[in-house]
Amino acid sequence: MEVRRQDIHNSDIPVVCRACEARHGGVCGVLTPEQLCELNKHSSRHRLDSGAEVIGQGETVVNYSNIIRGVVKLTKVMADGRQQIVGLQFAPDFLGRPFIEESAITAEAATESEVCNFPRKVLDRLVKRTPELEHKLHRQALKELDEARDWMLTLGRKTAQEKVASFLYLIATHVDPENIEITVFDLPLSRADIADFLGLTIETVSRQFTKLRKENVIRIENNRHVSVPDMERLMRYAGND
Amino acid sequence: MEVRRQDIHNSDIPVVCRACEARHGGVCGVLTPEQLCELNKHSSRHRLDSGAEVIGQGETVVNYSNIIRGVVKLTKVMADGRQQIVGLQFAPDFLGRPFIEESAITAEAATESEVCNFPRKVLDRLVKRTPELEHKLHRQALKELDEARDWMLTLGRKTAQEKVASFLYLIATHVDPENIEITVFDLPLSRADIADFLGLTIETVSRQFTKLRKENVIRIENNRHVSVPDMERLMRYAGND
DNA sequence: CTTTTCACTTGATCAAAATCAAATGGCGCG
DNA sequence: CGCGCCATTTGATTTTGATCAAGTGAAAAG
Repeated sequence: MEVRRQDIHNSDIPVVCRACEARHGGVCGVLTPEQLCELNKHSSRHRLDSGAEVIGQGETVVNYSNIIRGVVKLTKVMADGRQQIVGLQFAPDFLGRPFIEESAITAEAATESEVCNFPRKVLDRLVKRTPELEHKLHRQALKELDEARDWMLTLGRKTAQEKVASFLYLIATHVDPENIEITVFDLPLSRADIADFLGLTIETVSRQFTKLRKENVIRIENNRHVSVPDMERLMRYAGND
Repeated sequence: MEVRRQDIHNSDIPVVCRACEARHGGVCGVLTPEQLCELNKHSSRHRLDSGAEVIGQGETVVNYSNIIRGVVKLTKVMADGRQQIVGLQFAPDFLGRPFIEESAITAEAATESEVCNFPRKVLDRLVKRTPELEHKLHRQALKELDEARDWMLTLGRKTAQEKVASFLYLIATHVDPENIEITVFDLPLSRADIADFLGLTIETVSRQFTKLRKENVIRIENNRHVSVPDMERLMRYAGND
């Protein structure tokens, strides 16, 4: 389902932005051509290897980003090394926590990714004079809050099997920005990352994958490639009746 | 530490608002006297018994609220009845999820409380023409998101003991709107609610309370009244080094 | 004053997931 | 091709917290 481009004066828009896959769904979509030009002057696209850190827990935030392609994981670590993924962001999500100096989380690429960085200060300035932009960011924050709360139910009350099924369902409904639900996909996370997302160990995650495979809820090839013959059935396994 | 009232034309402000404990910290604080009057025309204060429901999961949102006094819990339930508290809100928090029709969560008073209700439509209209108001709501959403993510780490990676200690620390730092940290307080939640907040059973919560008491981390009277002789020590038990 | 009720505690046992320990199976590389 | 490296799986055992089952104690009701 292709989204139609609606720009009246496409020529006013920076070249890189014109071709940007993330522009219409992301925060840039609410900017005027002039604002887009201003932001673009200070922005730069970067390719990130899987595992590359965007920002670390406790670091000073100097940049925000838009995710152009790929999946970024947001993690929190305890002093003794225990780790929890507290969010997964997909293109064309905005990446950043407005209005604070120090990042409370680590953000790193879960898959090979591409992001567009721009200085915190430039966007903060833009937000102040563009209510539409703040509205967009507000909506994204609320979406992330809804997702975080959904996940709290999963972390607090679901069994290991339900957690793994919930994760698979989440991925099926989020990996492809074009489609809301797909039945064949590649997992953007390793078993270790999945464990950190679900509050489990990698062994438990692996055993639940095996169990779901043996019960024909999913099919797996090469550890990463998954297909779901019956999405309703997966949802039931996830505890979402 | 009393906050100084800064109104220039106090007489322009509705009488109920003038005396309102929540006004300066809450969303109303960013409104002009005229806007406050408009909102006040449609708003009404209500006392809520402990357990009273503000809105139910799946219901249509017709009102937003400000919490004047008390603690409100936000819960999610699964089809089979398993339940998870996904947020606790304290005075003078705003209560509501802007921009959606149907509530994804249940909100109910955890303690005897007082709220100020106003129609969703009136505030939504006000938000559209008041960037300051949207900014305030945006900040609150981000605060709640930070809290939700902190809690995800607790739910996913902490032991029962650390969870209970984390809960006690959270309460010590949130029950009193005037003070950021107090050492003697009443628990606003029953053991059952604490269990639903921590993703544990009431038996496990009870056992951990007993253990913390025996190790002199806390003192308990009448099940609800808690004192913390050494807050640093409690923090260490909570795993926040 | 006694009884009932309800929230909480305590105890015994069980089960789910963690931990410890190997085995397997690609995949890149000399 | 064979080797070593990782990620993943599988197996055996242990641990943590859940479940099942009584107790306790304080406050409300009779």
